[in-house]
Amino acid sequence: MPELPDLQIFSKNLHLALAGKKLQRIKIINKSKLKSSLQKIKKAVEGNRIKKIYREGKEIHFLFANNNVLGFHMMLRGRLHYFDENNSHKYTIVELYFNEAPGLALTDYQGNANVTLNPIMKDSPDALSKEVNYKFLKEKLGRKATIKNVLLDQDVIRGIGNAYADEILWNARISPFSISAKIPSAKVKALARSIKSVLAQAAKKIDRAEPGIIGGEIRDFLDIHNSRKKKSPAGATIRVSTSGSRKTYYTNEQELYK
DNA sequence: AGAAATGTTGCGCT
DNA sequence: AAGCGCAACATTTC
Repeated sequence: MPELPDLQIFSKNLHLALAGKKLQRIKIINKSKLKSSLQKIKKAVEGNRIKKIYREGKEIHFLFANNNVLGFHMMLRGRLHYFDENNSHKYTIVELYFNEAPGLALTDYQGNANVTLNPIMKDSPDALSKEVNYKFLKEKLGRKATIKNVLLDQDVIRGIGNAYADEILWNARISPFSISAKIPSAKVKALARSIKSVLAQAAKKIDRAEPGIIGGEIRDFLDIHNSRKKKSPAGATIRVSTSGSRKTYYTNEQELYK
């Protein structure tokens, strides 16, 4: 559910709420979702203060004073909630209990969200990092895969998901079905700009729409990947192509390179 | 009430 | 062989 702009804002808000707080206890409800052993996780983080909370690709990382990192991956349906003794959630994976701060729960009714101690990051750059520029894209796009699939490939760039891939490609006016290697240089430059601007502006909108947000979704402002909209801001009819249960939204304003 | 939503993995096809 | 695309996972929300 959450994509890069959502996670960017969630992690910022979590940092504001929880940095400096001591983790009293981590309660594991669904052990099968731990990518590291329960004992190791408890030993590594319980009793430690949180130094920083930030986003890495599609994960949220909790950095502790002893330099251990706890990584949460929401997958499709993971969600964060603050809780107290008066509310409980179904489908909880872990609960974090703090001194002088509300507890934080990670839930997922689909059961795919997961927790890793000191996650090993892929060496592909984050979508918002400086490394993702024209030169980088030019090199990485030299292949036959469609441009949308390359943008979604976390081994190329970390952080772009299905909905924002469509938004970015419309912004750059490139058809999602274009063969990556066939996209001309001028368009690759446009794409580099669109990646940054679409993601950064979306994060701002989410931040403004709901200050303090740490879960859920706000996507009414998406221009193209939005089932409630029929026309692009430029006036073209939005088309939908389905593959399995996921959809690609696009318009004929986007150039197809084959 | 029923369609739509999301990321990653593994498998099959080229 | 390597690269590419697609289906499946499960349940809630609109």
